[in-house]
Amino acid sequence: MATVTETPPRRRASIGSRRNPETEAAVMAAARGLLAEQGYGGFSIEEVARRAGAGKPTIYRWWPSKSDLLIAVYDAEAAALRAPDLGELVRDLSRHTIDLWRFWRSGPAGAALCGLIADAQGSGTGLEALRERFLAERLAPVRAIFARAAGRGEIKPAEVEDRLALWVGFNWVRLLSGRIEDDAPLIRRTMKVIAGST
Amino acid sequence: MATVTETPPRRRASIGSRRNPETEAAVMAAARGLLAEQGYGGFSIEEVARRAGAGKPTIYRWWPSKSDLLIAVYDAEAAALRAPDLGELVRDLSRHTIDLWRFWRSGPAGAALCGLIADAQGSGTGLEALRERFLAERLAPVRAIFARAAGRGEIKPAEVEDRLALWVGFNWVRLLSGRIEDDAPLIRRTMKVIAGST
Amino acid sequence: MATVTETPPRRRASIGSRRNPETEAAVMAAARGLLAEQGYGGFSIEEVARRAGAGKPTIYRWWPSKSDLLIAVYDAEAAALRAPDLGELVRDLSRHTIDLWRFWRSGPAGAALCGLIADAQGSGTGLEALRERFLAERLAPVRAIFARAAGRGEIKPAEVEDRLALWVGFNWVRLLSGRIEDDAPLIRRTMKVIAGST
Amino acid sequence: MATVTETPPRRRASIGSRRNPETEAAVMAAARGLLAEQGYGGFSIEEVARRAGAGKPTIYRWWPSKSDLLIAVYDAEAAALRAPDLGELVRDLSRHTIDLWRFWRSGPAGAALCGLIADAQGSGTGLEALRERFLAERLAPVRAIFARAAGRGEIKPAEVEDRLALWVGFNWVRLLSGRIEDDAPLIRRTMKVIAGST
DNA sequence: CAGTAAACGAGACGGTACGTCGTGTCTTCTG
DNA sequence: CAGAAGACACGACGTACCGTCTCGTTTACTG
Repeated sequence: MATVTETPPRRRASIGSRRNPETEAAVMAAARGLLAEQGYGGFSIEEVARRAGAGKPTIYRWWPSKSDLLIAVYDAEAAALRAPDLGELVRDLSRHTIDLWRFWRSGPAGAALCGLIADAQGSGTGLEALRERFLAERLAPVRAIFARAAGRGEIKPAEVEDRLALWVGFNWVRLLSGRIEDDAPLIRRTMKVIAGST
Repeated sequence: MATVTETPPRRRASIGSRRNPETEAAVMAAARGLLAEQGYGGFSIEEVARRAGAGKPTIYRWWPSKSDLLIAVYDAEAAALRAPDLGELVRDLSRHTIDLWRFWRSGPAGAALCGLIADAQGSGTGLEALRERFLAERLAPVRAIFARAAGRGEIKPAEVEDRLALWVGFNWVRLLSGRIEDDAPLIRRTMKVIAGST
Repeated sequence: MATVTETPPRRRASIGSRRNPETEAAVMAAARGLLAEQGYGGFSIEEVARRAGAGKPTIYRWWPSKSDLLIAVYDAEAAALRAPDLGELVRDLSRHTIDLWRFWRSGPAGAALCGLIADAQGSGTGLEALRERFLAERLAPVRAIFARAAGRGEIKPAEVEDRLALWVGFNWVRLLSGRIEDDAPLIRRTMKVIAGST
Repeated sequence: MATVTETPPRRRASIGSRRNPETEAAVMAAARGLLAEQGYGGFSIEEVARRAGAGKPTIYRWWPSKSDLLIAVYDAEAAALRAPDLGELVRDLSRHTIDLWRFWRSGPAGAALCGLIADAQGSGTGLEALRERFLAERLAPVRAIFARAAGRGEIKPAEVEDRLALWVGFNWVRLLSGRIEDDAPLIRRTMKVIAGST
């Protein structure tokens, strides 16, 4: 019988007492691909490890919980999403929301956030991750949109957080119930309410 | 909170070719208790069956998926929650939101909804359950609040659904990120934005 | 929605305080068919009841254990198998064994006996059924073959049971290990040893 | 019978990327004990896992089917059974058969073989295991007895397999119908027939 | 330049839960 | 009162992941 010389994934050995960037990249790519292809339903550390050709302990070493890995995937993707500055609150929000939904639809990020939220409902550490490492950090660009609007006098400074929460909630409901198809008129109408424009 | 009347040792046989209400009650009580005590994290069909002294197949017969059982728990509890009619949108929304958060905090319903949403992120049937059997039905009382306000001229009829979605989103974010402690001022401020009152 | 009027199996009601022969026939036919088609592996009271359009309790009433039903199937079939009387032990045994293997291969009886034996290994009542209701009764025709041979002086009367046991064992091993394809030479050679012919 | 050294509370972790002999021993001991105490009727992978303090997947990893585990138990025990060489076929067979029945009675091996045969009647893989991994291998010592007899001229070489089959059948019938109590005269008489001695 | 330290893949481990199947008992309703 | 129907508690099935652990190997950094 002929022996198949099969070394496609090529073994990544250790490179000494420090994190191997190749491994990190392979894991991230596997996680990204899995989320993009199968959504959160097919996402498991086990499968990520298989795809990445990595050991589970290696994954747990660098991303101690599933939430950590999901956040990492989201963050890596989010670089592609820039908040606009069009000089007017409703236009900024509408533009950004449309972009955000497209961003969620077109890659692993939407599924990653779904998973992050789902995970938070059953683990404590997941909840902590969602609040402290996702909500607290990733809202900065949108908060800035509201802050600029406050600077222009469109809204009161004290209202920034309240209106921001409304914006987040609107997006979450659509994401979590699977309705983030493009719908500019809906988004625009809703942003007007959030912005408090007549 | 009511005390569960426990009768674990007694075996509930079949009562013929129809659903045994005692079994149904035992399963519901077990599910309720489990959610109230441990939240969605400790919720499993296996444990519900154990607590109820029921067979797993019995549970799967009547509640084919976890989502079905969660919805059943939520619905049973929701009878205790009545939407107010105070004659003014912001007051209605504020009152109802405060009541809703208390309702979520004080029993299994909050955990049930968390679970329902989490479940929807990984199964398809869960998503369908969330959309078709929860969202489509349980929002009727709040929709009625908005509809009455539209009748009074407080908002335009065409805006009902948009503002309703904002209200849902606000509540979901708070629930899913574990922040539904009582906060009347926050709620009141937010309801004003949703209602579009100056 | 149109209602499908589906009554193919036709409902057999009770015919009063006695066994309904239609039901018995339906159950027997279902058991027979199941064994013939799928072997013992696919045989379950549940499936028999489904096929027969009968209630499980009805089956348990008349055939209190799986073994009882298997024996009933075997007995019903065995009427088709007649022990020969060719005037010579080896010829009688060879002929009968060939017939028996064909009988086992061609209908549900082989699978039924397999099931009967398998069942006996895990239940006590099954073992009792095998010994007292199968072994004790169904060997009479073959015992008669040996007895006639003893009458003719081919073997000693005291050897009848010993040689009978050997014959049973030989057939069981072949049946239970799935090797009852036709093999007249093998059978004839073996029967000679059992008969003690030089 | 040896006493099982119980260490249930202690957790056996993995010892790296290879089979843990402690776990293997614990599973084997549990299977052995279960068969010896309750026979095949009480034998289930679930219960073995419980007794061994092992996870079910661990058992399935190393013994993919129930048959595999039963064979492993039988093989481990069978080391204690040596085929005699007394220089004469009937004496060899009688001695070995008496030993074999005692061996079956006094430990888990009898129940293991019962289970192996029962299992084969309903699964295909079980049948394959019985034929290829049990029958084909474990008969070697007895086949050697016959072969030696053929070497001495007691029987013809061509008869070895036929007579071996008779011996196997005799033992199976007694085992499967629960009649392996000591009965030296019966065994001796039967061995004479198998050996073809006058 | 040897020795140490840490990361790596691999994969086994004890678990928990999954959803399905079959068992034998029970009860009600129908004819 | 037999029979169909089917619910019921039980428990086993075989699978999927979980998160932890230990291995043996492979570097790179240290003294």
